[in-house]
Amino acid sequence: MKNYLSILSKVKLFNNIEESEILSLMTCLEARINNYEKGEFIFTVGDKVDTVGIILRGSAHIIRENIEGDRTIISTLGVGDYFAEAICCAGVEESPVSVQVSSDSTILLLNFSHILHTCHNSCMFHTKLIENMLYVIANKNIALQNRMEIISQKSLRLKVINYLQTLAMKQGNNITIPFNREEFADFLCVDRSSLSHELSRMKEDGLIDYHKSNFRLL
Amino acid sequence: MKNYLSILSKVKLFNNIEESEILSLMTCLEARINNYEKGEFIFTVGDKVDTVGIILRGSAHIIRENIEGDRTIISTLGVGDYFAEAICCAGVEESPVSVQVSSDSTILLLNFSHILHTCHNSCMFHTKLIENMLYVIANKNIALQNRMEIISQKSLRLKVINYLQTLAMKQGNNITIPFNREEFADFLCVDRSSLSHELSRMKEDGLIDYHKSNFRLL
DNA sequence: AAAAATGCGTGGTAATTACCACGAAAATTA
DNA sequence: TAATTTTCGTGGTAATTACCACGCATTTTT
Repeated sequence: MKNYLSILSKVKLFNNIEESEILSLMTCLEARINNYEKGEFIFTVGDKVDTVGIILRGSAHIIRENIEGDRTIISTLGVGDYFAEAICCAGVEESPVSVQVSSDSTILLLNFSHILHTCHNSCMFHTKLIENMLYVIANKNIALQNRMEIISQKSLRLKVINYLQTLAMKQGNNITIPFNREEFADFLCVDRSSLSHELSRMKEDGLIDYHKSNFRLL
Repeated sequence: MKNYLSILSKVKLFNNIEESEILSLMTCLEARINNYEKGEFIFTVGDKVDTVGIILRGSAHIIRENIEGDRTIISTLGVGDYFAEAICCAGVEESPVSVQVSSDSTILLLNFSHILHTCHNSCMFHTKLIENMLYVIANKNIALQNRMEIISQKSLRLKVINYLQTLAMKQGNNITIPFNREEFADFLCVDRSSLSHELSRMKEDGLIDYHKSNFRLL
């Protein structure tokens, strides 16, 4: 466990919690460290999930599957990322997603439902941890709502403008998007070449200017 | 305050908290009750928000506005609904939305950031309240992700199928959607008549059968 | 019961987008 | 530095969707 402290201390979930305190928290959280080989599933759709997972080594995909069994990757996780925190805190009975490691990985599993629903010796760390969790999930919430707002626009052009405008509020007129084209298209839920088409049309129409990932609203 | 206890006791945020306890909580939360006339804003984009609002009487809209000042209604709230809880818990400095009452309203405002960041006499209620908040936001999170998954499908047909399939998992083969056509279209972020068109095409193609809000996957 | 409002399907058309294929430029690797 | 891979724009076409207009059926109001 100690080997991974440097990772854990950077995780927002443990914000304002000393490294020594993190170690003692691990007991309350019934921490387990599991190794998985590339392709293994940590849990699958329908499982009851009551642990939060943190990636200590390797990487993983969050995956959805429909009735016919088609799988789509919802997101990709790396070292320091965590998963299942919302599932866990929402107390959902059946996970709507699976998590599969995409390379040999080491995963820290923390029994969060325990700390929420039973263990009430409430040391200072517990309180802090729950508050951190609230902070993390609330922020995810805001991010999800912002993205939803953008995706729900009815045309590609509006999606792009909407997104650039929200960035412009923070970055000013010279905007750098944190995506390459393909990632940008994925974020907007559109086809990459459709996005490229639309971007050049928007440039032609004098709405925007751009070069690679740098944009300017005109 | 007492007049509204019957409303508050049904609010998920106060789950497992006795009515008498709710009253004493109000002190910690620096509860204020404000009246607004139809059309008034409770707060606007850019405001620093550190209170959670609960509607005791009337109704409100959550509104976004872009740089040009165009406004769109994101959601509609009624008695017992609350707002700004994620903004508050996420500690965002500038609210991305405005809240405007759509009829004469009475709003309960609770200083949640205070209970999170300063007030640490941590009575049992505090802990319970924070846990409830975590539960509420986590569930909202899951709902947002589920909806995102559906909206991000690249064709209307896939959106419909995806949505019906998730409902089918819970309701079995005879599905009742909680929307009329217009609401359904809004939920999927598509045009109402486009949805109607696609639905009849899907019926024609033998994919689904439906009548009003009752659907069946074939 | 009549009148008004709402909900919903449908036709038709223009606009938008997905999809495929390709090549040039840039970045990465050997 | 050459070879390979990745990134991205573009043309073209088919499919999808938005948009407008209208009418019928149902519900609500008066």
